[in-house]
Amino acid sequence: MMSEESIKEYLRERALKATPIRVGLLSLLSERESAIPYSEIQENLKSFDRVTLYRTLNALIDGGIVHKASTSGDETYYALCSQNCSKHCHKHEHIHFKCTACHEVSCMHIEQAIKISIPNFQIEEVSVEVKGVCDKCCK
Amino acid sequence: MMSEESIKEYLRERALKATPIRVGLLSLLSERESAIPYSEIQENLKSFDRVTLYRTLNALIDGGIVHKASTSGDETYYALCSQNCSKHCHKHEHIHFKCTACHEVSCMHIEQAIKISIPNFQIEEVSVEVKGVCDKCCK
DNA sequence: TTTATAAATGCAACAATGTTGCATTAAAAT
DNA sequence: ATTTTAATGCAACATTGTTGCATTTATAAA
Ligand SMILES: [Mn+2]
Ligand SMILES: [Mn+2]
Ligand SMILES: [Zn+2]
Ligand SMILES: [Zn+2]
Repeated sequence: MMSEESIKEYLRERALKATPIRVGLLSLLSERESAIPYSEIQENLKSFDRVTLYRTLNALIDGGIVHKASTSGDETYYALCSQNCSKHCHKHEHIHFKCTACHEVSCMHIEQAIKISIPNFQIEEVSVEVKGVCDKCCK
Repeated sequence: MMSEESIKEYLRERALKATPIRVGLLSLLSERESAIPYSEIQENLKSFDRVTLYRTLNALIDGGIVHKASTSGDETYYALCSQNCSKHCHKHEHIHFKCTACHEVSCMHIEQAIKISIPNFQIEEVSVEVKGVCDKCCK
């Protein structure tokens, strides 16, 4: 949950103009615990042109502010990046959990670091997507 | 690399009719080390209707014979399943490596088992996608 | 506060991806 | 050879994503 002013500041710090759709998108993403599917973002920002929304998503992903949180299903989910991401360098030390019951997608920091090494390969990025049932849905 | 006859057998064992497009798809996937992007599959099987190809991919995924190997980029990659997959139960003990140089996507078994546990969550499936530079491209 | 300018927006048009219904065809069981 | 059930091809449609271009707007400079 971020104020409109802090969102604008956040954008300008990253050399991105603080336009209404960008503020609207970040506001939407910040007021939610879990990642948001494209269709829902679209619905929430339907006063803006569809093309502009795509360009906004791409601009904020390029800017290191937003990331895709799940792409394996039929819908793409988006979430806010943490502080340590920057332009063209997303550094996520978390996994994405998708609940098969409530369909929520969450970014989660986990204890055991995921260290993968393959002989003679150079590892740049590891992304882990976990499916299962979340704590709320497990009762 | 599988013979046409063994592919047909393989399909029938899983209660799937051995139709030309299915044999063609499995033949294509089996003659390649790495996973194949949709566009290339489409190109190779362009004598068949596009709709039929989608239905074929879905039928073989449902049947536990084929799986998506990468969905995070702009293209979906497909690969053959190993033996231990079955109808509605894909059990992959491997990761997907995408080379940022040659763009090949490969299924790879790795030493360290990826064991993830989250308190109060029920884990059903873990998929790991790794990006980097493959051994060939590292020289 | 006004002006300048570079970037973002909206719109139209397009391309690619994916789905559904239905009549026809073909695989495999009898 | 006949039957039956499933798969195919085709048309039509829906969703997702992209590009070019004229217009507008956020911000920096005057
Ligand atoms: Mn995340
Ligand atoms: Mn695989
Ligand atoms: Zn849940
Ligand atoms: Zn490579």
